[in-house]
Amino acid sequence: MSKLSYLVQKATNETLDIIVNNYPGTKLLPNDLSLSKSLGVSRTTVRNVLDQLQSVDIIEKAGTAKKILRKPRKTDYFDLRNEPSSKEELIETFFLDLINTGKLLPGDMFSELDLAKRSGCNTITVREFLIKFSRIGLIKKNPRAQWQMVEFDEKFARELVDFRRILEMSSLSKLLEKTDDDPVWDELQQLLTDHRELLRNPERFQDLPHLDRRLHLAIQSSADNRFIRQFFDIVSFVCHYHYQWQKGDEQERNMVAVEEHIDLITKLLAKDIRGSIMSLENHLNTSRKTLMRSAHGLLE
Amino acid sequence: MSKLSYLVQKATNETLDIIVNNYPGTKLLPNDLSLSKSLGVSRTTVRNVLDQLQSVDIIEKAGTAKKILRKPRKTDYFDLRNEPSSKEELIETFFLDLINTGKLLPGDMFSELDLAKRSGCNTITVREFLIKFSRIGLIKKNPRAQWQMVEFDEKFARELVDFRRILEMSSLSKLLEKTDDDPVWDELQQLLTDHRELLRNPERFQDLPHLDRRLHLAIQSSADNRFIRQFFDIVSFVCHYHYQWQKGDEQERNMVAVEEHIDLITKLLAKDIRGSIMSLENHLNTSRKTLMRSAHGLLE
DNA sequence: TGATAGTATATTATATATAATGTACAATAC
DNA sequence: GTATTGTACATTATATATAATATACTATCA
Repeated sequence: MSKLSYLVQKATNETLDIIVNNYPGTKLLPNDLSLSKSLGVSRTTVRNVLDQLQSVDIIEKAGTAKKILRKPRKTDYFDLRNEPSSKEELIETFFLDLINTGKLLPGDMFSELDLAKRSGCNTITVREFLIKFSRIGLIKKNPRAQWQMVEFDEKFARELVDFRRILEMSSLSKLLEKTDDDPVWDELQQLLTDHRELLRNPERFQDLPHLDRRLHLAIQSSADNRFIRQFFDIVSFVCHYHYQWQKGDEQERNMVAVEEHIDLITKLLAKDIRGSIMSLENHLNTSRKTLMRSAHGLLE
Repeated sequence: MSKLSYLVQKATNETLDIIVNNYPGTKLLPNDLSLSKSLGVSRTTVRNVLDQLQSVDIIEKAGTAKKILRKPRKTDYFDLRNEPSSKEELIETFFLDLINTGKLLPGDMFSELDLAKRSGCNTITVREFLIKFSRIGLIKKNPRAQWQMVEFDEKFARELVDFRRILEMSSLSKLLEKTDDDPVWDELQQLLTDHRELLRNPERFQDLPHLDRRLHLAIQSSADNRFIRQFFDIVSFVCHYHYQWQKGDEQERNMVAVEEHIDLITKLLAKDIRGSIMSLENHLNTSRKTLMRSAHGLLE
């Protein structure tokens, strides 16, 4: 039996769920079109799913109707936990792992062919992923030449943090105009709790990047602007890529960051405009220093 | 004879130039490596060029050296004016023409296959171009579905102009800190002259988009920030795409724009901070209105 | 021995083919 | 007549193959 595609397997699992949820309420499956809509795939795929279900005797096509013969068992489901949903996801996971574990450093060259061989994709898939990823600004390429991680120097760090400052300062004022019933205040309150929790359990400091992202996301999403949002994604990705070369004083720096976060959140909740601006300014300065140190760490 | 690639033809032309410039000063061509460096191509390509030149008896390989036999004539050059340098350029030109002439409107769907057929490329080239172009934010796609021009509504226009305002206001203050010997002041002076020229020759109003781009570029490049620069490209592209649906009152609106530009440049040159900010604010408001009208023009 | 040319290999650019999936239309059932 | 299914075709996703180009290695010459 030739293996079914990921999409058909996934849709099959979801159809089994539908059968389970309605069993034994009904003995008939909905028509193709409504299944297609609820599964979010085309009718062709739905029909492949139905063929599959018929082949394992869960349903039976009786003329026009599709009769449910038996209740699905756990073993009827496909195990998709370790299946990449597509070749694109495969190369994405592979490549992001390379850069997040420091195997690709600024200035390094790499080839599409090599990535394809090592990730199990073909060069087309790799190249298309790289083109998409280059939007982030971490990689670049010249025609007929290999790809390269962009050089990381003080100028890069300065421009990145400057840009972040411009966007976040602007979002900050939008945030402080939000009415009291806006969900952002609940999120900030929750963030405050989570940060204090972190202070009491220093062994959980690996959660800090996640909290940092949530805080900056809360600030920037106040602008409700797709362009700002787009750049938030880029900046936060690039920052976290570069933070990985921190020297040995993480513990101390993490402590400082948490305190800066708490200071900023407190002032935001108090709607202290001037205080918030100063606190954010201060926090971004620290961030710039960390990036700089990271840049130097690389050079040594 | 099989046709030579664009790259080899171009490199051949440049090599002919080198021969002309040194003829009859020398009777020998430089070695492969230095030719490779001055042409910016690999040695393989250089050697293809040399084979070509030998086949038309312009040079002769005498052992290790390459003797120049005769002075090149105009007819020795390849005519590359109508040749696309690559398939990628082909699809780029084709696609940008489609959207700049209003054949693809917001909300329209289009397929890779169709573009490939009509542009003379294959689907891979088309798709890779579209992935790259999607960075601009004008097109989007869902997996296994066609591409679509993003919808253009008031929200989009507002977010675009808001974003532009944030970046340009920030750049403005950087600009006003520049010392008197910075080249930006000469460029602004030149822009002032060009705008006044335009006022006297209203028939040349088609130059306005170009002047508009130069002005905003001058402002934004003051920030000397790659991220701002990146977004300048996006914003100016998107604006000009959307301006094409202006209704019949272009003449009047153009006049207003020129006057706003002149006002802004004058205040910049006078280093009038408060005045510059107000003038830019005013100009961006007009820009937003134009975009809005354009959005409505589409809906009618 | 170092610079250069010749040659082999690696890599990107491009084309073509096939499988998977989506969409449109005709056929059929109710 | 409308809704649904069956079927054909269109399109995207992916793989493979070839041409063009870049790079690495080896041989040769001064």
